[in-house]
Amino acid sequence: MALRTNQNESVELRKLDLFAGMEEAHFETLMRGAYVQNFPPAIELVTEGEPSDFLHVVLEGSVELFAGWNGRETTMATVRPISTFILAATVKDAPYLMSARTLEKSRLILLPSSDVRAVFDADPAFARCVVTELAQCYRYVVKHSKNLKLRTSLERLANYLLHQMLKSGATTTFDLPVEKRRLASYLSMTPENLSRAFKSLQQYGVKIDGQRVSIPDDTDLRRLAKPTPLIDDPSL
Amino acid sequence: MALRTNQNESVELRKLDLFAGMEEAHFETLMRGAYVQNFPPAIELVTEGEPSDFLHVVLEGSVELFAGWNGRETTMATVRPISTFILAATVKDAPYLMSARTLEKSRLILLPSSDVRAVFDADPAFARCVVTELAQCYRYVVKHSKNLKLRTSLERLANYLLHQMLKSGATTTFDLPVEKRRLASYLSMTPENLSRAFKSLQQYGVKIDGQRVSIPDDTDLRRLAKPTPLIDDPSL
DNA sequence: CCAGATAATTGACATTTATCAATCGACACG
DNA sequence: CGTGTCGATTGATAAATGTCAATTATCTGG
Repeated sequence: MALRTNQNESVELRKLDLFAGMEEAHFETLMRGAYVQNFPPAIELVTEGEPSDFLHVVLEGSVELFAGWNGRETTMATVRPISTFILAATVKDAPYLMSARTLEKSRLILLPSSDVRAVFDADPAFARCVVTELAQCYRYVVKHSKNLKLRTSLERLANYLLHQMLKSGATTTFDLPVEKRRLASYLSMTPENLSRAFKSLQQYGVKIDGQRVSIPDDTDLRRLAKPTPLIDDPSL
Repeated sequence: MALRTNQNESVELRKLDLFAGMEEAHFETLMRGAYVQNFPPAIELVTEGEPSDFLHVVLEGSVELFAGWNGRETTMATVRPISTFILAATVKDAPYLMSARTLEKSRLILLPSSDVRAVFDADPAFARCVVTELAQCYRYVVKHSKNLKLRTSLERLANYLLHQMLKSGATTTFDLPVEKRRLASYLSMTPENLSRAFKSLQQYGVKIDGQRVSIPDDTDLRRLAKPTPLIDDPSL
């Protein structure tokens, strides 16, 4: 059921980097046209090739960005709260290059693309934020590309695990945040190959049990993965 | 030898989409800090990891964007006149994620990144252009990524050839614009593999002689390549 | 025009990755 | 509490891609 944004949700949104610093009046303009919606899992929110009518913001849950060609499909990214997706299509008023589906029960806000473009032109602070967010997205994809082109699948998995370990507070044990088949697709490998890659990583000190990964000592894994900020640091 | 921009070069630059519509005073601010420079081939202009002091604009020649890791190297893109590169790093004031080198004798203009950011904040029209350019770059990398993840190397080569054919005016014969080893790297394959891929494409009506490619009838090649605007159309 | 350097090609082989089929296991639903 | 569905795993095999070495072709500078 689609609903206009309420007070709470507006406050939530205001915290987003993207909306920081902009004039209240402009923010309200955006909110007036915005819709909040709850979605069940596995709903296709956006289909590649379609016109980009809305900028989407994930408030709760998680959304998978994916793309297909010739019967094949690949995961490009997972979007978690609170972030936007398909900002580039909105800015350029061009068709989506990726599709999006909910991975779980999720709560989104949809901002009409035309409003976003109008406010962009009217509010320099918002313009600054949009450009920063876009630059961030660009650099994310460049890093993903470097990861794919410069590393073997085993190296990609090793770096992914180190990255997840860091994200979950540098503990020795953590859960994979996505299904293995989606992780495989994201890392550009088959589920079978991922399964074998996990086995290979055992000799580097990685223990895996279902979704649970534990890395008591990451020395050997780091030696294999050779992480570098220029690929693996999301803050760069 | 570095030189300030002269009148002719300013006029040249003004034509760039990026600088269209901005106030003359702001444009002149940018030009005042700008340097024009000629470079011989194979000069490394920018090294990944370094701070992004300048926005680069290619006026003549061509520049290769590449990245390395653990002794490996891969070509990410080739930049031809007239376009900018590393805009994202400039905007974010973050380190370069890619290195750049001249492929041939080239003429560039360097704009101090701090000037670009300052003018961005002062000139809404420029801000609009920067954001559009960035969105374009983002979508370019997304398409490159989809290309890599969804297609085999043979399919990538087939689509590359169709694309080049279109760019050179849809004639049946054209020259490869880059060395084969760079093309191989761009398409994420080894030179040996590329060489064999060209041979495989003979049965799809592709003739190759050195740099010269001729495709008298692209019916079979198109059937193999299955080009789609969502990966292969640079205007989207 | 020649000599050296660099790029491209080729063949043999190794490695990586994908595919197919079967099985196992977890989980949701009636 | 089965039972069916779906994801994960495993083994066997095939296909794609990479590596190494040798050769040929092409380019470049004197």
